[in-house]
Parts: sequence; structure tokens; C-alpha cells
Amino acid sequence: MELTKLCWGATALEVQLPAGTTKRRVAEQACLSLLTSCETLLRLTQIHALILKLGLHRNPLVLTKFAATSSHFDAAHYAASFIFPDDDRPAPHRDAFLFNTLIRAFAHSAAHSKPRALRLYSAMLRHDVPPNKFTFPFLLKACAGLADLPLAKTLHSSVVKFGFDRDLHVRNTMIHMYCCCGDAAESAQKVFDGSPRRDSVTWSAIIGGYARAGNSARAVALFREMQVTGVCPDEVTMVSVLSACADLGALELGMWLESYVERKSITKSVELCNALIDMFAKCGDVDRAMKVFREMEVMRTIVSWTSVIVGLAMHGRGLEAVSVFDEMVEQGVEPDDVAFIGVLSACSHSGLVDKGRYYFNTMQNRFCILPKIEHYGCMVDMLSRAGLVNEALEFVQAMPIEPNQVIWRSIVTACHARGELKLGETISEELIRREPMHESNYVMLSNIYAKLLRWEKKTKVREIMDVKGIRKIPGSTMIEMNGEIYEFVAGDKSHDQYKEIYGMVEEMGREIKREGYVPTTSKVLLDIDEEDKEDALYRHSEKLAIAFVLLNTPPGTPIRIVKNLRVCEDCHSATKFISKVYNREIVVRDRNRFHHFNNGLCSCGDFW
DNA sequence: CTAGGGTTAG
Repeated sequence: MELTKLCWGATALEVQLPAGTTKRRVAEQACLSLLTSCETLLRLTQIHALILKLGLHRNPLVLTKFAATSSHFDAAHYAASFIFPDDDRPAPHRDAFLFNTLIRAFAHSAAHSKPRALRLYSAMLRHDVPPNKFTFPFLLKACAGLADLPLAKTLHSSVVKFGFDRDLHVRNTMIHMYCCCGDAAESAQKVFDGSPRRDSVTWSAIIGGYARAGNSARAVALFREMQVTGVCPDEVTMVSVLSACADLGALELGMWLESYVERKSITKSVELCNALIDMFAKCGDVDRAMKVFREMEVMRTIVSWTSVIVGLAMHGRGLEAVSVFDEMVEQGVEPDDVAFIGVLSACSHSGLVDKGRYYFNTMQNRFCILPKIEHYGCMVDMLSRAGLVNEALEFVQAMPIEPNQVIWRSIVTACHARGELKLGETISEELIRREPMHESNYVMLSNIYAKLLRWEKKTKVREIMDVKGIRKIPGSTMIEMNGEIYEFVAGDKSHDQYKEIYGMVEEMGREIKREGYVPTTSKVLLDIDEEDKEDALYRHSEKLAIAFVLLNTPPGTPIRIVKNLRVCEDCHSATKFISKVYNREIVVRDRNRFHHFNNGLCSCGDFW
């Protein structure tokens, strides 16, 4: 009975004990029970002290439970201190199980603690405790978190040395580890290729790896290959494929994936629903994203809300984004820093300056979130876009953190759009001094010179770029048609239909000019005569893609295209006219946002 | 005691 006083009353009393248990076993059970209900770090330290007091610090059951619990509080070092006491207390019997538990605890902890998982592995070998098949998945996971490729290769050899390279779990984790170390295409692919058995986890690991690396086309291709081999994708696989699909902006594929989920009765986990929301938003159908969000059967998390808010923001539907944000707060879901980035960017894209200011204050005052550079970035962007360039500059001066290049670039973009060319020039030059290898700094300056009609200066910028070997990122446009993805680059002649396409572009030019379109030739890079400039504009990938879709789809079919850069001023204007003349809804995904063209108008209200 | 997954300014 003395024991119950030591333990925290009620908790210990509730422990169910078989009749005739020894006093020692009572203590053990009490500690285990306390650990199960442990909810704070403070309580954990109290239990730590209790374990020492009761002399249970060598009890394997208690130690493993303690290690597992400690990992919830990122406090695995408490557990480590039992296993490697720093005083003269005798150490417990250390077997692989004990090491594994501790390695797992460190592998799941914050990045700065992860190296301890690896040191424990060394200690394990030093103490002649051979690792077992459970050791490596934990260890490789720690390495994945560290994104350390040389280390990954070392661990890979250890796996081979101990003969676990045939274990499915170990191989799967190895693929994941290599992907996290930035080597999906080489090392991870090699492990994948050499896998005698592949289950849905194997496929998810490699597909997710390519998706995270930005190689979405490869991720989708692998998904198709997976289906051929007959391994059933599960909800985790689908999440990875959906995120690749979102990146590509391939709506047809996305809709097919959604129906696949239904058809195969794949569990609609929160993550899967969130991936669907994100996919539909990024593929241009934000209403469908809303529908998924509204009809979710599982509990929505902050990520679900944020995905839908960011989705609405991208489509310029700022008021709806704001009202979803308010609804979220009303429902008692605490917004985090990412949710605020979403709502602030919604205000920015829709010119809701007052609302933006309100949320920026609310974030700090009501929700006690310290604004990060991204939040300041949203505010500066919002003010600049709204034409309040001076206020944006004052805001930058008053910022408690150093503004970054992104912030300066958004001011320059606004300067360009608002005709504040002198200021834009000064900032661009400064940007070039600070980041001489960044392509877009030169492009911005060059565009400003074009607007000022300073052709000699523009040519000079161009020359500097050549000398420094800075290449302009080629603009490309993707479209999806009948399950195929086509990519166009400026002046592209690789397509079978290219003659018809160029013919169509010519025709489009004639038709829209009749409606009042005037080519915006000032942005063309070269100082050439007006007619040639117009010709250069007609070669833009976006126009080629639109011509291609007009040629190959029945009248009235909406046109959806995805660009890798921001849409240029001329293409934006031309697309408006095309939507009217050809009576097509045209949905364009930019580097930054969506433009919905309809009957001669764009949803961005011409300011983007 | 083992593996794979969702949102982030321009």
C-alpha cells in the first residue's frame, strides 16, 4: 500500500493486478500504467525519477515503455540515460530490443536528435549486440530525416553486411531513405529495380520519392506500371500519385484517379481527401475541390482547411477563401502559420487590403503566431499589387526581419505594372548585385528597359547574361488531351501537326485583331522591328498550345493549359480575345495562380 | 518493437 502513495494516487490504484503478484511486479505495473497515461513532459520527468527511486531502471519492460513514451515528447535522452547511466549505477542488460526501442525514439524525434539514433547503432555494435531486422527500418528512417546521402550509402552497406538486404521492410525503407536524400533517380531506383518482391509500400515509396523530387511525370508513369504488375495501390499510393497529378495540373487524370478510388473502395483517409482537394484546386477545378471538402466523411484537419483556402486563393476567389477561413475559426479549428499564409495570399490576389491587414494583426494578437518571412512577403505583395508601392516600401522598412529577394522582386513587379520604372530599375540593379546568377532579376530589369524603350540598355542586360552564362528558363506550356500530356515550348516544331498549328496561330492572330487585339510588342527581348516582334510573340508556347487544342477539340470544349512561368502580358491579352472570338472557356495555370478567361474577360481582373 | 502519405508568400 505504501506504493500507491509514491505513485500519483488514482492512476496507480486503478492498475489491475493478478492475485498474488509480488511487490516488485506491482511497482512495474504501476510504472507501465503511469507511462501509458503520461501526457506531459513534466509528468515524464516525474516518472523518470520514480523509476530510479523504485529501482526499476534495469527492468526491460519499463525501459522499453519509457523509451517509447519519451519519443512523444522529443525526450528520448531521458531513456538513453537509463540505458547508458552517467553515474555508477549498473547498466541494464542491453539487447537488440532495447537498442531498437531507443533508436526508434531518436529516429522519431526532432532533427537535431536524430544523429543520436546513429550513435546508438555504433554503441550497439561496440557492445557486440548484433542488429536484427527491426533495427534497420528505424535507423534508415533517422537517416532519411537527416537527408545525408553518404550516410545512407554507409547504412546500405551495413544492411548488406548483416544480410537484411532481402527483407521487404528494410528494402522499402531503403528506397524511402534514398529518396529523402535526394537520390531517387539513381540509388533508390537501383534498390527498387533489384527488389525481388514489391508490395504497395515499395511502389508508394518510389512514386512518392519521384513526386517529391518534382519528377511528376515519372511518378505517374510508375503508377501505371504498378497497375500492370497487378499490385493493388492503397490510399498511401494514391496520395503520392494525386500530388504528382496536382503538380502536372492534369485534370483528366485527376478525375480518373478519383473514380479509381471510388471503384476500388480505397479508404478515404484525411490525407487522401486533402490530396484530392489539393489536386482539384491545382488542376483548375476548385469547385470540385470544395465538393470533396464539404463531403468529407472523416474529421477535417487544419491541412484540409488550408488546402481549400489556398485553392480558392489561387483562383482569385478571395472572398470565399476569407469566409472559409472565418468558418474554420468559428468551428474552433486553430489556424496555424500555414493557414495564415493561405488567407493572406487570398487577400493579396483579390486586392482585399483591409482584410489582409486585419488577418495579419489577428494572427499576432489573437493567435500569438509570430509572422515569418512568408507572411511579410504576402503583405508586401498585397500592398504592391494594390498600387500602394510606397506603403509597401514603408512596410519593408519597418519589418523586424531582413526582407528577402522574393519580397524585393514582388515590389519590382508592381513597379513595372504601375509604371514606377525608375524605382523598379534601382531595386533590380541592387537585386542583381546581391544575386548575380538569378535569371529573373535580369528579366525584370530587361522588361523595365523595354517599357522605357531603352533598347541599348536592354541589349546590355542581355549581353551580361550571355557573358555570365545565365540562361533564360524556356517557357513551356502543357496541355492534356484524351489522356495524353503534350508539352509546347516557344517556336516548337517537334509536333506532327506543327504546320497546322502555326497556320492556326496565324488565323487566331487575324481573328482577334479584328476584335481589337493589339500585340504587346514591348516585352519582346530583341530590338527588332515591330513585325518581327509580332512574329516572336506568335511563337509563344501558350499560343501554340491553344491553337493545338482549338484544332483538335469540338467547339465549346473548355481549354485548360498549364504554364511553367508567369503568363506574359501579350498572351494574357490575346487569350482574352481568343476566349471571346472562339467562344471557349480557357483556364490557364500560371507559375503563381489561375486565370479563367471567358467571353473576353479574365478572372484576375488584369492585375496579376 | 519494423516500411510508404496531405497544406506553405513570388
